[in-house]
Formats: sequence, structure tokens, C-alpha cells
Amino acid sequence: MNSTIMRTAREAKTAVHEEVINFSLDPANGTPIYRQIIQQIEYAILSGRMKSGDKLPTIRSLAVELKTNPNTIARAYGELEIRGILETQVGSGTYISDKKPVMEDDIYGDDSLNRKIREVLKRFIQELHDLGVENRELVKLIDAYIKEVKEK
Amino acid sequence: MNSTIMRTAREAKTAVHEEVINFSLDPANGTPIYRQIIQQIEYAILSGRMKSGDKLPTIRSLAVELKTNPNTIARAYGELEIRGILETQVGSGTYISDKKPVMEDDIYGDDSLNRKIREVLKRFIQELHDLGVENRELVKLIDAYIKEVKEK
Amino acid sequence: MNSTIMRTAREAKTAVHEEVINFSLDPANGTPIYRQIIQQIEYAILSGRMKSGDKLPTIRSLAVELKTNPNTIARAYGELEIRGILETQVGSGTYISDKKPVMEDDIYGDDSLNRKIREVLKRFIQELHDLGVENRELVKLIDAYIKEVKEK
Amino acid sequence: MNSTIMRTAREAKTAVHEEVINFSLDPANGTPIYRQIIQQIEYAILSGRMKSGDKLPTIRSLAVELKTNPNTIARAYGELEIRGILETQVGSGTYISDKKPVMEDDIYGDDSLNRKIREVLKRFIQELHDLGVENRELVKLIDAYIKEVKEK
DNA sequence: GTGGTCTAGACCACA
DNA sequence: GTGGTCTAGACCACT
Repeated sequence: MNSTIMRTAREAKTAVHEEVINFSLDPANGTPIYRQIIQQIEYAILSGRMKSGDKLPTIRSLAVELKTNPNTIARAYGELEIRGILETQVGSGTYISDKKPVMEDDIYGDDSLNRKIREVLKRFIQELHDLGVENRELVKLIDAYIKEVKEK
Repeated sequence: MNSTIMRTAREAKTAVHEEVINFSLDPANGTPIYRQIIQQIEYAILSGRMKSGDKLPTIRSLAVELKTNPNTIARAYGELEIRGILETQVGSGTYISDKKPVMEDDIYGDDSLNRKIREVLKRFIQELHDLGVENRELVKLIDAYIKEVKEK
Repeated sequence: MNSTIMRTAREAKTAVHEEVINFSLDPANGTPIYRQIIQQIEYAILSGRMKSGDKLPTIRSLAVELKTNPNTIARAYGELEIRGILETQVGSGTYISDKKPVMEDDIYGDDSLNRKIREVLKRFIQELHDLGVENRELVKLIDAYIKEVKEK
Repeated sequence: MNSTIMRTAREAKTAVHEEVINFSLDPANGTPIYRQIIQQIEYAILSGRMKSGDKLPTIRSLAVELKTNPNTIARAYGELEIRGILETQVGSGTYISDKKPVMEDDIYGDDSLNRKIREVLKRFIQELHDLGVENRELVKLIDAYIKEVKEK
């Protein structure tokens, strides 16, 4: 942790009226709650609603707010801190660091990215094959689908 | 900071004193344990003793209470979840679903309680008839049985 | 096995045109196939369509006819033989004995019959209780149900 | 003797050479094994490779083939049975059901195959997009992947 | 042989 | 703590 970061964190105020993030959780969503929180903080930063130095609500208050287990908030903050997006000042609170939020998958090197892509491709081709789509048709299908979506 | 939460089953509290369902198993019954549990949950919903959002006892606690293996409870809950009657939030618990399941065996219809009662009556009278009990004796028998049980 | 039975068995012919029993099996019925066969033979005797000394089809032929596993037929015949309803003549075939078919439950003594009835009653009252029907209403309900059915 | 048989699934034979479903599991996939099995059976039905009355491999044989525990297969079959897609005859085997299940997730509708294919396509493109693959690259990627696999 | 039920216990992700 | 997945193995009824 370097001093620049500590400074920005100390100077920042909690977002005015605390209306900056409008959390919307759906527990029956499939996506774990802690991931939903992570995502929404990331988007708040990407969209500029929150910026470097802004203070996040305390774990406890957010847990009350979202009627969630504090551990869940802690996990979300924790993961964002590992990725360098948040900074925790003991006794002061949690702040947005000055790093740009990095999309989760980028923490992997290029090789593992490629591996991931290949995995998805494999699973996908397998699934379509199970549905009776042959390789020849496959490319056509995707081509058609992409064009169709673009036109919308 | 504001929160819009799409809650499904989480808001509800566990039934007061957890006395809503009083599971009673008969292991020598012929009917598998997990089916008895399923039936009793269904009946509790049908009769209005449990409703959307209510929390069920945890798998482990119910397993202890009923002296069964947790897997057996999990199986009952699992089947009811497939049928859309229960919802589960890992880490939180199992709840009565809030969406009416679309099933052939609709247990939510308007007269479903009465229909079910008639069904049970019919099956029961048939069973006793097969054992040689005539209709005339039937009422007497039940009367006698109830009195006998009450005296205990 | 006594000689009277052997004689009747030998004299009897296979039912004319073999149309006496019209087996109707439903494998998805819940009731095991071998029980369905037992029941239908019993009913054929009770209703007089088959009588003492009549020859039953061979296990093999019936198995082919009903597209069933021969073991299943064997099991049905076997159980009916234990109960004295059928007689097997080695090398000749299976015949209806001269005993009246006895309903399965009668093989139990009176005590176990009563025990069975009490079991059914218990289960029944439990089920209706689970559906929210109190003991007081219970007798009324049955009374009403029986009258209603009789009127039909 | 005549036979009227209400057959459900028993008449059908096991698919010739049992090559109809070629289960392919990926244990490191994230998706539970039993879900992969469920999906592949559903897809086989959707694509018409399996149809009403077809016999599935026995639990034990499939367990051996897929090197899993029989309970895992049983779980997959069990869930599909609850949903009305399979029927089982104890002692005989498991079969594709002949009645169209009434479920929210109707897999029997007229366009359900096309609908499903589009669904898979959409999910897949989304996943690859999240991994940073743009639409333009996409078709190339698949093309390359297919060629590569073919060469093996 | 078939599937069904149940137990026991391991390991995991999530709250 | 919660439920989810999987394994291993026992015993049962049915074909």
C-alpha cells in the first residue's frame, strides 16, 4: 500500500446522501449475492457514479440495509480489495482505490484466458452437437444469429 | 444509499416456535420416510398452516429431530423444489416458494384442500373396505378409535 | 395334495377358446404386475368365469401373451398355489383347485386383521389431521361422504 | 385367452447398439455430473434421437460406463422422472415417458428445439463476450476450433 | 438382473 | 452455520 492511495482515501467523503449505489439484489437469481454486490460496485465505478477515494458504507450498515449476512458483504469487499479496487483503512473505513476496476477474468494470464475460451467453445460445440447441430451448420447458424442480433 | 431488493423467500421468518409442522413419521408404514415428509409439507401448505415465504427447519435440524439421515430430508426437500413448491437459498435455508408451481398436481387451486380431503376419504374407505369393513361399521369404528386414543 | 384334487385337475379342460380371462395389465399402475395377475385370476374365479379344475395357461405362453417376464407369472401362480387356489401337476400344468379363493388378507388371523385395521385408521386420522380436519368434523365428514356415494 | 395391455414404455426396445446417446461428461466443468446427464437426455429427446418408449441404459451399466456412482445416475433419472420426462418400471428399466409432461419448461413444444438452440447460442455468445471475444472474431474462432479438433 | 430407499461420511460454495 | 454433490455400501421389492 503506498501513500498516494492512503491520501486519496483519507480525503474522500462518503458519497452525498449515500445515493450513489442503488443496490438491487435478487437472492433467487442463481448468481451468489456476494457476486451481485461485487458487480454493482464495479459498474458504479465504471459508470463514474463512484470514483477514487469515495468511501463505501461500512460492512455492518450495508448488511442491515441489504438484509444480508455481514459475512456476505465482507466477502464482496474482500474480493474487491484483493483485486486492488478497494482499500481498507483500519479504523476509518473502506474506500475506492485509484486503480481502474479490472474485470474479473483479467486476473488470469493470457494463457489461462485462452484456455477458458477453449473450454467454453468445447462445451458449446458439444451442447449444440447434442441438440443435433452438425459442424457445417454450426458456423452458418452463428453467422445468421449475429447478423440478426445486430439488426435489432 | 438506497436498496431495491427482489426478495423471494428470505424476508419471512421461521414459523413462531417452529410448531407449524409437527412431523410424525411411521417408519414401519410401508411409505418411504421421504414421501411421508413430502406429504406432510404439502398438507401443511394445503391446510394453510404454512404459506409462501415460510422457512422450513434446516435439513440437519430436522434430521436430528426425526432421527433420520440428513440425506433423507434433503431428498424430500429436493423433490419439492423440483416441483416448484420449495425454494432454497444455500447458506440461508429452505423456504416455501412464492410462485404457484405449474404442475399437473396443483396443490394451490381454490378447492384443492377439499379435493384432497375427498381423495383421502375415498382411498381410506376403499382400504378399509378391502379389509372387510362395511360402511355401516366404519363410522362406529372411527368413533371408537378416536375415543380410545383420547383416553390415552 | 389329495387325490380328489388330482382327479379334478386331470379331467378339466383348458377354458374354451382361452377367452375366459381377459388380462389387462398396466405396468405404470403402481400395483406390481404379479399382483395384478393374481387379482384378475381371483376375480375370474369369484365371478364364475373360471372354476375348479380349469386349466390355466402355461407360464411361458402367458408370459409371451402378456409380454412379461416368465418369472413374474411364476410368482403370481406360486403365490396362488401357496394360498391353495391353484394346484400344479408336474408335467401337466396348473389348475384351479377346489378351494374357494380366499382374499389375501384372510390369511392373517383375526388379531392381525384388527391390527391392520387399526394401522389404517391411525394413518388415516393422521393424514386428515395434517389437512386440518379436527376429530369432531371427521365423523361428520365420513358420514356425509358415505351418504353421498350411496346416492349415486 | 386374450390380452388387453395398457403398455406405457415397455414395448420399446433399447436403441439399436445403444448408440443413441453418447454421454460425454466433463467432471471439471463446474456443472454437476447429474445435471450434465439430465441435459444430455433432454437434448437427445429434443433433437429426436430418443423418443417415447425408448429404453435408457440401466443405472448400473451407465454408472460403469461413465465411471460414476450409481446414485449419481439414479439422481439424474429421478429428477427427470419427477418432471414427467422418464418413467421407471422397477425390475425392468427406465424409459422415456409417453405422456407429454406439463411443465413450465416444456421440452416437447413444436419449436422447442429451435428455441433451445437459440438459447444455447445466446448464452454462449454472452459467455465469450464476457471473455473479451468480439462478434467478428467469434466465427473465425469456431472455424479454427472445429478444424483443429477434426485434425486430431 | 432391475430400480428404490436409506445410511454414513467426505468435500465444496455460500451467507 | 446453510444446502449441494458425490461416493460407498447395505437391504428391499419386483421382473
